Amino acid sequence: MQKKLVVAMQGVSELPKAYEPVEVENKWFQQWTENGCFRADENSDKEGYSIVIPPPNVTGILHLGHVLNNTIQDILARRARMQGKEVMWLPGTDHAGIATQTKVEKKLREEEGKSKRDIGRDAFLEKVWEWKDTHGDIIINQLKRMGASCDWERERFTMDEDYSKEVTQVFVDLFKEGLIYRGKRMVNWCPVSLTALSDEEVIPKPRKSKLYFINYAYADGSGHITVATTRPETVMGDVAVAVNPKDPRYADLIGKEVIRPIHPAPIPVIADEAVEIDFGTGALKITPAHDKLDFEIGERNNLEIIDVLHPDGTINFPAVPELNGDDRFKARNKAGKMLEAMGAIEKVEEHENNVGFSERADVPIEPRISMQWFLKYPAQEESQKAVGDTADAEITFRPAQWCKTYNHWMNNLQDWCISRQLWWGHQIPVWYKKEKAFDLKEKESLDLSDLEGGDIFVGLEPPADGENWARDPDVMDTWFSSWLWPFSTMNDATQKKFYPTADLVTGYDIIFFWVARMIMAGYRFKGEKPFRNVYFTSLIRDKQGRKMSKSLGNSPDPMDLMDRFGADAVRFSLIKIAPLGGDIRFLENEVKGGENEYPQVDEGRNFANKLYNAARFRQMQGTEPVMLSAEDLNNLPVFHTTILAKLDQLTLDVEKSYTDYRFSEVAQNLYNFFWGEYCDLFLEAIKGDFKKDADPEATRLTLGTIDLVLKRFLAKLHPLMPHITEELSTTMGYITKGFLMKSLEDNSPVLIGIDSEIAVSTAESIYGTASKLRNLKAEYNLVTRKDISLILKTQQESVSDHFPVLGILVGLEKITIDNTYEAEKGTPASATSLGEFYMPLDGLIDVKAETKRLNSEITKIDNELIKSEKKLSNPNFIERAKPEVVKVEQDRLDEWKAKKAQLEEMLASLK
RNA sequence: GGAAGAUUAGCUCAGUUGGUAGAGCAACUGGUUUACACCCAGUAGGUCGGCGGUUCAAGCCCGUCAUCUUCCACCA
Repeated sequence: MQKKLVVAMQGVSELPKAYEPVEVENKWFQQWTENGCFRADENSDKEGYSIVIPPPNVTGILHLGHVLNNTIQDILARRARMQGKEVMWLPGTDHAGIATQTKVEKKLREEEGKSKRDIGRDAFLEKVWEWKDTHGDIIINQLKRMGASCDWERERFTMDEDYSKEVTQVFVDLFKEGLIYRGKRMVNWCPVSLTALSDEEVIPKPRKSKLYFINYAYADGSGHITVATTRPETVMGDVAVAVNPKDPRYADLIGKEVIRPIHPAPIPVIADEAVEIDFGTGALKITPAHDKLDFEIGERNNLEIIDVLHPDGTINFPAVPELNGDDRFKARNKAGKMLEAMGAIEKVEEHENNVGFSERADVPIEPRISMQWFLKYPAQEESQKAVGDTADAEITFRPAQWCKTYNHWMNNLQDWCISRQLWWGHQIPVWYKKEKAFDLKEKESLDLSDLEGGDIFVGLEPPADGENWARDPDVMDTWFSSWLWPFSTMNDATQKKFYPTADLVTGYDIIFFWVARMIMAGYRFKGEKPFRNVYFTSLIRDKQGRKMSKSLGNSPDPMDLMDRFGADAVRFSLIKIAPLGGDIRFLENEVKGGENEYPQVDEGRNFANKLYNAARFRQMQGTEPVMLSAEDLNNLPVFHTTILAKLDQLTLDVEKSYTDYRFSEVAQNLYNFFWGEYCDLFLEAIKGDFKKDADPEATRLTLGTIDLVLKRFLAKLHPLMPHITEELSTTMGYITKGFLMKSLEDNSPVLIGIDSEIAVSTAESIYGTASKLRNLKAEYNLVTRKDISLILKTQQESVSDHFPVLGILVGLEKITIDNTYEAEKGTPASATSLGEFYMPLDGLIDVKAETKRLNSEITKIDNELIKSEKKLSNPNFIERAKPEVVKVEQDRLDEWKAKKAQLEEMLASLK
């Protein structure tokens, strides 16, 4: 690593001018790992700081959201380390019940043509574990590629033996507390995964469908009532027609009977408040087995439940052979036609409504009555009170706006359906007495009292006479294990040091799934919050604003990006564009026949390259770091003092941004300082100090200043771009033993007891003047000319000290101070804070073009003058605005006036 | 139906107690001056979504409308 830059001094041409990140990044990650840099010591005396990673799905692959999310965590962790804290960033993966099981089932079907039932539960689980063993490392290695400084020796998995034991124990405890119960309820059923889902796993999507208006004849033959439904295929399951008791149209009908048109039978017309008068015809067919609202109405009115569907969504109704066995959607059309054929259809309308889709399988869910386990959430009140939008809250949400969302959900908590009809997951620790198992399965609900009766057994281990018991085949919702993540990943000693964790970084899309539930689990099982701060990251969208998703194929592979641009560049780019609050739009320009372009990542890559080249520039002047003494610091040229003052300001700005969790602002500040202040201004100003005839003492002070700035800057940038900063800190000799990542960051001011004000104003005055003189040259198309001589009229004779620098910055032959200079009329001039510069250019001026230019300049100035004068002539402004604001305005006016007078003079001279 | 956020240069976005609008990319002009063409210097481009209000002064505060995004609830 050191060789490369050393070679640089000997022959620049042999050294790549562009930074090549991949090799450097891999090398440092390996070094860090081998030297235990990421390891957390629970016995350390240092203040503890911890983060638990939001565990990615064990079979998942890295997407940009992960990169952003984990970069932020890495920044927090690395920064805490450099502040001298004992840091534990605890990594791991989630077994992701449905997602993983689905993948393995698919593979089994494709490769062996078998279903999981063909091979049985044990054999299938073996396959899943095999899959986990081969694929589980992928995302972990991808996180490592990013440079994530997790304590990888502590990696956990939600199906680890001891973790599973805790999950099971929690189930047992909550059951014994009466919070977990089993009941026959209406749940969201996924007909593809063949399992129940929690409300949170159902995604409503607007869908166009047909609204069938069906006539139900009165039993006495005196007419009919029309109901509107989107689901004619469930007519056989109808047990009533409901109307609103307040609806005058149907008041007379209540209590009458109508005939169900398919599988005919008389059913009652009943009254229920839940029926909307305005929708459809105001009459609703009640199918308690297949709709949540119908189920409730059925319960209120003691109606029968007729289930007409198989679990897989096909019709289960042999009495109607035309439909029996058909898929629900096929049956829907068929039923519509049947009804039409019998003249029962009044009309069919196009209709758009929300249909609940299964999050995983992406098919419409089926409301279905089934026996499931439910949880009444614990510690609700405490958990709700704890979350606040200010820094002094027990748990602080950032951005604060998510508090509202959280509170709204907490105020409307529904019991959590925690059982899943899957095999992959933590199996429900409940056993049923074998001879009674069938009865118990039929029982409407199970709770504590059944435990006392000895018919069921709930415990960590199977009952002693195991052969007489049958275990509940279902497993728990994946989130029922994830909600314990902040503490079940730690043992007692680790918890003592690192619980509660400091920051949780996650997406706002899992605020209900995970964050809220972890808070409740934390209070219930640890008597304490699980984390102090929750930072919700932006979601990353594509160019068109769509969420990145695998099915859309709109997510670039972060691994490709890191191979092309470097992990540091990808990290920096994402951080820089991720605001506190809103989402990110990630740009990707397709290039025909080439690699796609990513303008935002370019910026990060370019920044790394800029940094690398700035370091190369320093190395070309010698490889030994130069230390400045306190005396040196007092005797620096203004440019040097200025850049150090800006460095001190940068420290303050960055610290402030971190306090507010404004990471993009941190990135922005670092970028602007380094590129704008350090490279564009300071380095350009001091280049004269490296010329052959330069004063060695001046060169020494300059090198010392460069080293001071670079050393500090690399440390500041390290959390964002860990690899390149570690590399350069070492090659530059700023870190001679150990690692930058393990060193403490020195945030004390560089300039102590040194008044930098005059230096800064002088330097800025020179930089500002240089910019104006460049403009002047550009106006006359003389940018390339280095042989220009200027005449300066000024009262500040001492500015001549800075002429060499000005000459370098602007590209000038020489500057002469001559206060007696009488400019020939029309001489191009520029008024600057250093004085008036004149650029005599005999015969170089195109009169016509110049006249035009001057006139347009004057018009512009006139507009400004009018604005400014109007403002200053307003007595209210003078009276009420702050004095300094008025002063600024007056100075501005004076400046415009002077400029205008000058331009007019030039114009006059041209004629 | 309820809630949150967004609307600023061609694009992506900054703009934190109200005081003459900024960056990067793209465009245009010029430049291989020995750190960097992944660069440098310069130019152009915006009645800050519309309307109203508060104020001496509004991108910023208030009201209202429009468009977009997301979340929650949901009418079969």
